[in-house]
Amino acid sequence: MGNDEREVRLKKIEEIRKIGVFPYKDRFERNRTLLEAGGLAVGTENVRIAGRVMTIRKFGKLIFATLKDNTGKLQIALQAQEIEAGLFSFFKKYIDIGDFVGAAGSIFKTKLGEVTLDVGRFELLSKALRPLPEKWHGLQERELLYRRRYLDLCMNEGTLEKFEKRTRIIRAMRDYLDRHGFIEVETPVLQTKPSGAIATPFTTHHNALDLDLYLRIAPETYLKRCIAGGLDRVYEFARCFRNEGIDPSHLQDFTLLEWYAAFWNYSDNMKFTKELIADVVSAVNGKTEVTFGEKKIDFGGEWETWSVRDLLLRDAGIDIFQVEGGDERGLRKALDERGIEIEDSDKMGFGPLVDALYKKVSRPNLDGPVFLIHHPIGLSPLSRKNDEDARVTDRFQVVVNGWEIVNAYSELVDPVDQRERFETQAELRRRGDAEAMPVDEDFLEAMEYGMPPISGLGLGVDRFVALLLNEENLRDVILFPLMRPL
RNA sequence: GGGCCGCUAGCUCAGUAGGUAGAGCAACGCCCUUUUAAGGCGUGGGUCGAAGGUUCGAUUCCUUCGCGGCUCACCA
Repeated sequence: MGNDEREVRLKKIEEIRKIGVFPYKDRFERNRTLLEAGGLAVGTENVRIAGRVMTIRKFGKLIFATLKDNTGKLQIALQAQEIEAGLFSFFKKYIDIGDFVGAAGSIFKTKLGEVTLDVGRFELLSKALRPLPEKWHGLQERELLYRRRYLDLCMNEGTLEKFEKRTRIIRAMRDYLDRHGFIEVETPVLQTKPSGAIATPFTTHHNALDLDLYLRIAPETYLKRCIAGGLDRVYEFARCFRNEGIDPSHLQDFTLLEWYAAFWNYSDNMKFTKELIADVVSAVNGKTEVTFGEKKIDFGGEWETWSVRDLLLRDAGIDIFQVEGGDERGLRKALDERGIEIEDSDKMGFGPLVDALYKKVSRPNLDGPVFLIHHPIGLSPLSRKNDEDARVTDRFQVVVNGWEIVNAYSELVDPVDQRERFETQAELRRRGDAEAMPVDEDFLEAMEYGMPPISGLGLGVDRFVALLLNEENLRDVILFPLMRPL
């Protein structure tokens, strides 16, 4: 008979229309959410609720069903003798799991004590064509969770709460910044020069202007222009795009929160960052400690601070500023002597080699939160040189669980120095490094008009959220991760 | 991109030392006024991810491909 559920339901819709009922209503007047209705006293009348039918249990002249809305679930009961004529058999014949219905009636308690709506009238609000996933296990397959997130959200306990929590985290960050005199701005996603980070951009084309454009890899240079214009404290939740590999801790599009404050240096920003994070964590979690897998990570109290140099001295036994010749050749020799292998190390300059070494020997072991400061200058084309030691920049990162959550520095505002750094990058780019930055004349010009001292920061929102949600894969904190089409 | 693993009914999963497949839920029919994983009786539903190969015979073995996950490398 019914060999295809979809066909069966399409036929039901036809029949429903034939008897003069429209299967897709435009509205329903509720006076209670399901959560509210579940808290009402027995005997309360004129309760009007709506929701999705999740389960149905039929007995000849009695039907129980469970409705669900975004506040919770409520059982409804239809009794053949008490409900309006015709409605009982309509429900029995035409209502399926997955349909949306509105119902009106009074509250009673079943023999087993469950608060239930005794339905006097109901309306089909929207008919579903496909069956919902199985009621005990919900949807399990990872691929289906991502491709059909709506089913994950409505079937799997905790998914909805997870995404609501993501929103609360972001709101808590926004609140904190607003309370501290920052204003939120929006800067271009389509840019003519990819800038503000070292990464491979996506390219696209504007037809009307016949112009090749890049999707931004960071909002940085535009936010600094804002500061140049006198917006002393700005931030943006910036969706950024990087045309690189996808893995559990990297997405091709991700949300980067950046903020910039005039007259701050990186040290002011470290203090502010630590306070913001501790505040957000306790606002959302009720305490500063987060459980991540087996680890307990506490964002309260003091955070350890390591310079890149000291950290590598500890973890690799190499003083990066005492290697022979003070350049990449000397560093490579030191690595060889200690048997530390780094792929393609012969193609790297000093800065990238230091970075590769750090990622190999140190970062995976940093559960954090840890401040990592004073990165070598070649790694940070937009950050300010340290006044005491020109080999390093006034930069810091926050590392948690081996993930770089935050990257920040005292911004470079010296246009002459900036031009030199751009030219170094441009040279790398000419030699085929797709990640190196091109010279950004427009940004340089803005800098030449004058910028105050600035400290700016980027925070990986998806990673931060993942930490607070105890999820290891960033795709699990994104509603609709990119999937290859089938 | 490399390595490993997975893909069987709408969903969750069994299974076949190679003889063209099963269960539960969902669906369809019947019985049933207190269930909440309702129950009972009955029925239908699958190109076993795709294509080639080996074989008398492939869902099972081999190869290639697709989609996904984990992992290594690279990037936040």
